[in-house]
Parts: sequence; structure tokens; C-alpha cells
Amino acid sequence: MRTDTADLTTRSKIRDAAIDLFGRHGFANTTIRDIAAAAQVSPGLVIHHFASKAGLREACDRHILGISSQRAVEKADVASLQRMMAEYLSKPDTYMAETAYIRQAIMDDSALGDSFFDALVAMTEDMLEAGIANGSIRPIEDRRATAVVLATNSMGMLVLGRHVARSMGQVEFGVATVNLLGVPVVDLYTHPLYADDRFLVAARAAIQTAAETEEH
Amino acid sequence: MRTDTADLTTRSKIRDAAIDLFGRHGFANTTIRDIAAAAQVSPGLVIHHFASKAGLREACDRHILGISSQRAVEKADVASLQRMMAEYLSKPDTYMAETAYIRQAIMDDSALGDSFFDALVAMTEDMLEAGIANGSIRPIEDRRATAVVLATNSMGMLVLGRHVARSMGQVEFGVATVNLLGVPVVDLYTHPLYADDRFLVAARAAIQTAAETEEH
DNA sequence: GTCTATATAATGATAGAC
DNA sequence: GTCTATCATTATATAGAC
Repeated sequence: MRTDTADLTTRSKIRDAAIDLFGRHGFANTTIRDIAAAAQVSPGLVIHHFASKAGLREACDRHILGISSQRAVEKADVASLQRMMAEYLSKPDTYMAETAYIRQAIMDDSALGDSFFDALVAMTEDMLEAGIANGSIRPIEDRRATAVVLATNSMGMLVLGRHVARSMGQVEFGVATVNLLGVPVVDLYTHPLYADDRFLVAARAAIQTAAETEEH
Repeated sequence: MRTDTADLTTRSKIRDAAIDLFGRHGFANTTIRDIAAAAQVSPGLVIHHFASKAGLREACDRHILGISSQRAVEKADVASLQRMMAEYLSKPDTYMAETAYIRQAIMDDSALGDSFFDALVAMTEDMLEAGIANGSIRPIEDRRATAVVLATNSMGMLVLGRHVARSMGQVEFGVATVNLLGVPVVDLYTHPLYADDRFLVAARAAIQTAAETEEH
């Protein structure tokens, strides 16, 4: 029981087909002909509506940014993040194309990808501050850098989804993969990986040395 | 004082130019003409040596795989990994093209990218086992899944390097970025992020629920 | 708004001279 | 081995009919 694209305007039908194909195969590997075929219109009509392939991409970017920032209005705390995560995973069809498109935008040199990553870092930093304030998260020295690392870890899971799934013996990244990795991920943030601080001491020393070498 | 490409055969000069451009702009965004121009030869000669663009890519893949597996002969323990890391970071020019190429291979649907990621996971799992055995790493329940998560975190930093650098106010990912993030990364593996295990308990419960819903 | 037909450009690949 | 010239294909984009 899906609404599909029956009630959409032709313009948005083309745009949605483009989002789907750009997200699955990347911008460079997708042709206007592919998009026209998927939207069941002529190639000329695609240009008629969006002027150029670049214009079509911009329209896709704007649309994705719109529906996402609309969703980001919700509070950015851990609980709502988990709710969003669950929502995403429970309705793959709805969010799959959107997620894949964002993934490609982050891998390409795209302004949309930049703003998404930046937003994730900002959100992570806020959650860090809030968590430290309410005692659920340990006080962190370098909160900015830690937020960047945490955001990178999250986004890396999305970008590398194909590899992650394969490594866990799955055909594609999905609910099953998350069920396999969810606990190990949280476990790594709950119990230290290293038995003692020898690696941290070594890292501090290495960077100290690097800094001194830098300034002679 | 660089050796540059003066003493290389024309064939390898073309191949190196291809590795550079494929790594920087991706396979689909690089034309044979671009490569020919970079190698200062005619487009026809590129085809003469490699038969097709796909053939050229295979040659690049083989070459990268060759020099990397040659390097992987070295012991895969934490110390030599850190030495390799330092080596990479101290000689950017030498390894930059290679690293960028591997990064693209991992983002593309490429057999080379697959084997690299798989190798990283295997190496990580070995280091996990060894570290647990010698007491430097805490005993881990699901070692496979944890190795996948750790490998994803590492690889994510490489794939998302551009974003990481930008988030830390740098123009490109390099030694300076690593100096900023090295300690926070190791710190996260040394001290738990969460103050208690409430999130772990919640994650276990959520996955338990998901599993029960699955089987009704 | 939508289509067909076509112009124009870029690209991968071929052929043959040197 | 290397180049120039060219082909064949594919792509974006335009023009004009309906």
C-alpha cells in the first residue's frame, strides 16, 4: 500500500526520479535520459523544467534540504535522535532515497553535503554540552574536536554502509545490520576499549613531539 | 628535491597520472584526454598502452594493490601501524595520490575498495585479539562487530577527511588535522564517553524488542 | 506542458603514418 | 612507441510542432 508518485506533479515526479538515481549511482553516472526514463517522460521535458542537469541537481538539493531542515525542527536530544533513527529504519522506502542522496552529497564536493556535515557536528556538539551538563556524559576537554570525531564516526557508518554490511555478512545495510552493530557501538562509548591509558600517553607524547619539531 | 617522473617509463607515467586524477576527481569525472594531458602524451597513446579506460583502471588498481600489499608485509601491530601513520603523514607527496585513490575505490563500487576494507577489518580484528591477549585491550564480547565498527571509524576519517578538516578550521586534511584530533580519538577509546551504562541498557533493550517483533 | 527531431559538444576508441 | 586524424557513440541542450 504505497502512494507512489501517482498524485505528484510531473515536475516533482522528475525531481524524485533524479533524487533516486543521483543517490543510487551518483551525479556523474546518471544521465538525463536515465532520469527521463525513470520518470516516464521525454528527455526534453526534463530540460524544459530544470533548464540543465546542474539546475536539476540544485532543485534536488533544495528539496532535500527543505524536507530535512523541516524535520530538524524537532529537538536534537539523544531520545529524539533515537526516535528519528528508529523511524528511518522502520520505513526504509520513505527515507532510503533521501538518505542515499545525502550520502552522495557528502562524498561529492557539494555545498549540500557540507551543510549536512556541519549541521551534524553542531548537533553533536550541542548534545555533548547537554549531556555533560545533565551528567549523562563525562566532562570532555576538547568538545569541538570530540564532536567532530563522533560526527565522523556516525557519518562514516552511513557512507561506508555497503562495506559494513558486507563485513557482517549482509547483502545490504539495513535494520538487521543496525541490530548487529548497535550494541557494540554503544558499548564502545560506555566501556573503554583500552585497558589503561598507555595509548593516550603515547598519543600525547607524539603530538607534543610533532608540535616541538614544528617550531624547531 | 623530488625525483618526479623523469626516470619512469611512459607507460608508468600515464598510469601515475591516472592514479592521481582518478584519486582526486573520481573515475567517472576523469577523461582519457585529462590523463593524456597530465602525462604529456597523446590520448591515443593512453589507449595504445591500456586498451580502454577500464583497462587503465585495472592497471591502476593492480599497481596500488601491489605497492600496498608489499607494505602490508610489515607486522600489523599497534606500534607499526603508528609508524606507518607517521610515515604517511610526514611524506604527504609520496602517499597522497595513493591514499586518495584508495579513498575513491572505497567510495565507488570497486573490488579494490572491497578488498581494502576487508583487509582493514581483518587487521583490526587481529589487533583486537592480540591486544586482549596481552592485556592492553579490554576483553570484548562481539569481536567481529567491534572490529567492523573500529575499522569504519578509521576509514570514515579518511573518506570524510575534507569535512573533518573543514570542521576543524583547516583548508585540507593533513598533519595539522591529525595533531588536533589524535588525542581526542585515543581519549574516546581510553575513557568512556558516557558517564554510566544507561545508553547501553537502552540499546540492548531496543534490539531485544526488535528481535522479538521480528519473530512475533 | 509535453513531445519529436536535431544541433552541438564531449568522450571512448580506431586507423594509419612516422 | 608515439602521434595525428578521425570515427562512432553518447550526452547535454535547443527548436519547434502539437
